[in-house]
Amino acid sequence: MADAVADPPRRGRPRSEKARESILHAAAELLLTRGLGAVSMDEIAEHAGVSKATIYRWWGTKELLALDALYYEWTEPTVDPPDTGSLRGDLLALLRPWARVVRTRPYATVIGTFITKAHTDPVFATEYVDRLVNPRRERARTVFERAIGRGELPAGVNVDVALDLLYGALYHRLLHGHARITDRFVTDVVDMTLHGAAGSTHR
Amino acid sequence: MADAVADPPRRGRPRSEKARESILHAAAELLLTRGLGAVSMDEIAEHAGVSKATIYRWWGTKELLALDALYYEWTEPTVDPPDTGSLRGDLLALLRPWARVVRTRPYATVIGTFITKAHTDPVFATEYVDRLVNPRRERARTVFERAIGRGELPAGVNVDVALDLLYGALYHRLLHGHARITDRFVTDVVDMTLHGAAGSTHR
Amino acid sequence: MADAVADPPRRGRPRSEKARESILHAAAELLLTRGLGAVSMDEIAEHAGVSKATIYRWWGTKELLALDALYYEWTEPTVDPPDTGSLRGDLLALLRPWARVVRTRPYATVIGTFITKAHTDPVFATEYVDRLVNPRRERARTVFERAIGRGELPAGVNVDVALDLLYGALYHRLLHGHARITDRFVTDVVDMTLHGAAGSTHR
Amino acid sequence: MADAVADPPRRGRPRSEKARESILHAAAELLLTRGLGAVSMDEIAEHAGVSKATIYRWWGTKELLALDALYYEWTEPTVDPPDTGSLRGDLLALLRPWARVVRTRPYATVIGTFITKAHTDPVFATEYVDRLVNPRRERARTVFERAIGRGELPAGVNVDVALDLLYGALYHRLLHGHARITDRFVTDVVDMTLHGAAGSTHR
DNA sequence: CGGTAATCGAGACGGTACGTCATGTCTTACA
DNA sequence: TGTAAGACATGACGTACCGTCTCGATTACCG
Repeated sequence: MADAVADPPRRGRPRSEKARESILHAAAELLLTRGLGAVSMDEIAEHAGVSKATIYRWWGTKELLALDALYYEWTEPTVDPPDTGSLRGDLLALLRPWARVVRTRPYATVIGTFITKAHTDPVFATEYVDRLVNPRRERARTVFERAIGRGELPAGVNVDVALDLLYGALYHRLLHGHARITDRFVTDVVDMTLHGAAGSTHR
Repeated sequence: MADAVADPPRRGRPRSEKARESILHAAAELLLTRGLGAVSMDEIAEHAGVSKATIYRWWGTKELLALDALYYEWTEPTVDPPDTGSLRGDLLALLRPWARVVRTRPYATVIGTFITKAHTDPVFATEYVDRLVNPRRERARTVFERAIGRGELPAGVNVDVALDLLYGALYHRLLHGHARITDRFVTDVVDMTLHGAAGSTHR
Repeated sequence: MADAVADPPRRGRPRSEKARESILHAAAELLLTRGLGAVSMDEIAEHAGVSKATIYRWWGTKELLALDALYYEWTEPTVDPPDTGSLRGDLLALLRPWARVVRTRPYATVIGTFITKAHTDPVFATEYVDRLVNPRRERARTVFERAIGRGELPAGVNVDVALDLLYGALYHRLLHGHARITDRFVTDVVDMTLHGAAGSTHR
Repeated sequence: MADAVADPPRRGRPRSEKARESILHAAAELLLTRGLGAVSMDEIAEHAGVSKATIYRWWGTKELLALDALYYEWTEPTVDPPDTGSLRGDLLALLRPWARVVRTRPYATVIGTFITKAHTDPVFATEYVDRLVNPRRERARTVFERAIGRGELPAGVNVDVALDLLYGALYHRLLHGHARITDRFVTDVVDMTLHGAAGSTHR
């Protein structure tokens, strides 16, 4: 990786780390309060105490800035998918913290904008998937593969569909907001995904 | 129904049905081609051969017009959820046409905008859920209740979670676009939702 | 005059005299309060308790309506130019009532619009001159010709220039509003026009 | 003068002088061709090769822009009121160039709009009087005071009324357009103002 | 007395300009 | 070279007004 190599000393004034942080912080704050569409770049610049040109020097569009801002804001406490000994335990350990973070702030508004943007701008789509979508999905995939290794699941199980069921159900409530994403709901989703509707009765 | 009562004769020039239809048609056409954000009201007005003021007289915002346009465009051929004799058959009969329609045109772009708007405007949220979300969800719920009546599922089954699994998975692929919504995928989602990951092996 | 001939009995519903009067009254009232540009036809129609179509049936444009409205509002008490025995007396008898009327209400705002409109619309220009400008100018001309007959002025006097001096000075203050049109000012204008600046000292 | 002091270096991108000039030029050109009411801001912007927002940044309303445009367009060659030795000569030297300029282009249309606007907007009224009306009036006043100093006129002469007679007559023909403002007319107006109708016979 | 014809109130409509706002670029001077 | 300040082009926004139109209801006369 280029980053690992010792950087050649840059010419001219170095980038202001203070500016970078205050931009990301101001952007995240405003975005999660009023949504991407209701916040202007001038406003973000003013809140960050920064010139608009400085923002555009480092982020090409408003959406890319928003993506970066959300990436640094939306950090879950867990680092590695913990090995609890069972697939069910691993999934709950993975998804419950996600649900808790998602409950604290209105992420859905911004994510809707991301989805829209991703469907009309391939560059943004790549960036969005690489930073916000795939990492979480891959950690869940690891958990499934570990379970297969344990013999909890047959090798032929369709992991992709299982992942879409799990994250699909969670995102569905997040985006459409027709019901809250309680810890109980996370448990129900995991159980029904693992054992099916027929095998998991209510209450 | 109040509508069945003879309408009192309207005063003034009646609303132009021709204008209404050409507006909705032009809006749907442009929306599904380029997405809500890339289409201007001036453009819709011009394509519809109509004044912009006429549009704003009947639809308060661009989003409400888009919702109405999509509502009339996105009509599935099926009228009643067909009774195929089994829950699995009923669900496939319901979801496969949905998947086919969704594949024909880029609905995802517009739905992303709807979700964003719904999270910042309660009036729009109600309208969106009432017209595009709930009707389909309720038809699927009917199918589940029929299965309980048949004894295919125990009475205590958590239908809400099952619905979120089914539609969640489909919407997930629709919105994030990480994989295509093939008929095979619909089958897999139905099977895994009914019998669980453990009970449904790949291939 | 065609109007003097006995009208052939009209077919259909006759024109509503009540509507005509309330339109002119409402128009005059609003015009003199806020000026032509700040009053809309919808507003006039509403104030008059009348449909907008009814207005446009009888007056082609907003300006023509305004002209008519002002014509009926701006009626001076005097009918014929009185013969006071001297040119000075006749002119004062003519111009002082004009000045008094003009002081009561803000005619200038509307007249400015008339002038602008007249310079871009020949039809309106004719109408404006025939109804609001020429009648007053011709009455003053009569007074001058009477004075020539009396021998007060030589026959070769340039009446047109004299009229422009008199009405020009009055309209100048009316339109530019840099000073009030007092009775004293009217007297000064008449005296200086008759005897010149050199022959009329201040105070 | 404050302007003579060295300006503190301005922050940010400096105002484009080129844009300012092309705006004023385009506005003057269009205004004098078709009148204020028939020219749109979009059109001015397009002709000037400039954004509409740039215009609104520097001029609050269309009328203020028009006033500025006319101010720079309507510049008379004479700088100081020339001293010809007699009041009559001075006035002719002052008014004949004015008449010539006024004949070349249709100023009347725009001035009518200014008058209307001035009667409903005090801020504009001040601006209008300060820039287009008073300067010319004050130069004529200087001429009159010089004549009093020479002993051509008695000290008690009412200069204000004389100015209203002179400019009133000229503006009257300009605005109402009932006759042309020939050089001969200017002479007649000056002579009748100085010596009165009785003292100046036609031809 | 019933038909014919013009008027009226109500209000929808096409067209056009308005003045505002936001994005992203550019141009200065300063650090 | 990076940054603050802020002017700029572009283009959509939603509003307002003008003058036209299309209805049903009204009010005269004419046969």
